[in-house]
Amino acid sequence: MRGKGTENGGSMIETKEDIIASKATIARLPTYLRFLRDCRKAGDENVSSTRIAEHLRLNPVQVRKDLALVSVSSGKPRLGFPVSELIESIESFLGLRNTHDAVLVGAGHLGSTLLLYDGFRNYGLNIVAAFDVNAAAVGRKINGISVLDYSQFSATVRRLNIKMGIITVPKEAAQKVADDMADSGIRAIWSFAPTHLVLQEDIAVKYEDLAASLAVLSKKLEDKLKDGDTDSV
Amino acid sequence: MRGKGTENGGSMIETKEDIIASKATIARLPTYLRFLRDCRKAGDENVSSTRIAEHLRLNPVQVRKDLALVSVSSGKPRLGFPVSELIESIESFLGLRNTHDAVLVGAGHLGSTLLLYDGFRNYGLNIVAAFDVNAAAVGRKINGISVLDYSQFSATVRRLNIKMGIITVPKEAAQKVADDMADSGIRAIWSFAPTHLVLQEDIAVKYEDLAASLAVLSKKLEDKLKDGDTDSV
DNA sequence: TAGATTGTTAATCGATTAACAATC
DNA sequence: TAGATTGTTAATCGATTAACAATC
Repeated sequence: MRGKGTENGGSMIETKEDIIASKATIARLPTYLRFLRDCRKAGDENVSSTRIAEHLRLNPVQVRKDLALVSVSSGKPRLGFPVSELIESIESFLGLRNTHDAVLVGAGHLGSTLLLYDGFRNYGLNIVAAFDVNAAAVGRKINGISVLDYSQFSATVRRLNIKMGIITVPKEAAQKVADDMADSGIRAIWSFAPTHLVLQEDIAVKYEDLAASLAVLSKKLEDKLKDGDTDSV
Repeated sequence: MRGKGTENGGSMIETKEDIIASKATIARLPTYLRFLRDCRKAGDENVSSTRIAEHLRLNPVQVRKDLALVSVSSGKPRLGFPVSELIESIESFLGLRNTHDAVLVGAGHLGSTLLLYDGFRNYGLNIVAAFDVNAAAVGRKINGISVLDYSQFSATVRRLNIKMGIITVPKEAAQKVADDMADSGIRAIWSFAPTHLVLQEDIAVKYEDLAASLAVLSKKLEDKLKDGDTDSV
């Protein structure tokens, strides 16, 4: 009944946040989470790794291993895993149960789109302010979030002790913004700018590289079309 | 001087499109490409794998292996690789030199943002039309691209022989759109809808899963903050 | 020439899959 | 009970890194 880490006195709530999961596992967890939320919505109380694997086209053993890593309670033969508990386990593991305050820099089309999207709340994201250098954008409110002048960026971030920043500026401005973020105490950056950022190792960066995704898809399509040719001839 | 595949009679232009590269390699190539384009802009004629690796924080051997896989000409000791040739090699390999016509479904905020972004042209993407079910959106032109009624989707895609589709509809509508795309002959889908799509294996799908990215970043941040604690105590 | 950089072979590392006993 | 499903150990697969001779 007890967790393994007896040295870890801290929290009373049983979680497995300290377990080390591979990058690949961490990337799969949100996908499981989404499916599990759908299952819960559909009224399912239990779900088997087999079913998850079939739906997501993964290997069932892989799913089981991933789940075993993060799940507080283990699955039951014939039944599978309790859906709600599993959701809680994954959410805790990924840190989604703690709300993360964040700021966004660059209130253009993409930035505004992100501000307007409320779905990130399900993932613990709370954007408290946006910034822009463009006088036309400054002073507006988008989805209840104020767009402030970029000159106030550093002071605001420090005052509110913000740890997460979102970059939606043109690529030319991205490195400067990233540097300012790092200087202001931000520890995690979600960058939509199509450029590689040079930062200290202690800053976590996640690139949302649309051009790279597109390139990968283009490659797949080229290969498909080529295969298709050989098949049909 | 000749390519290895003597059986592949086809094209006269020397490329390595038929080589099999790992998923990991393919994902890194667009990153190299971006850096190389910057180098070319800066006037560099040659660039070494070491320099690329340093900038992107990768292992130089890994970079060299990736480049060796796709590059037509090999690098020269002391000099490195010729920038322009390398750019061409990567572009050819990824199929970016062929323009891909595409259609977009869902002309909301996100869809409009994508329509307004011209940077994808550098990656061979040409969005020829957008579709929406919302009468308010239909008939508009965004960045020169007409938003058509979704009832015309299938006929239009077939007529223009479109092979690539972009999904920017709410998640509830995504599966239906994906099915329609598959039925209309589309072979590659770029989905921004936060849901897993169930499709035949012969359709290439690339998910742009913002929530999943966010979850990964949240996890990194949680870990950083935890590490930070232990360090400072 | 000397030395930076290349390409390749071998070693290591990590992740996935297969096999199978345990169990509800 | 029978059988679906679990968790785990071992085997396989793939990708990264280390070592080093070749070369401009």
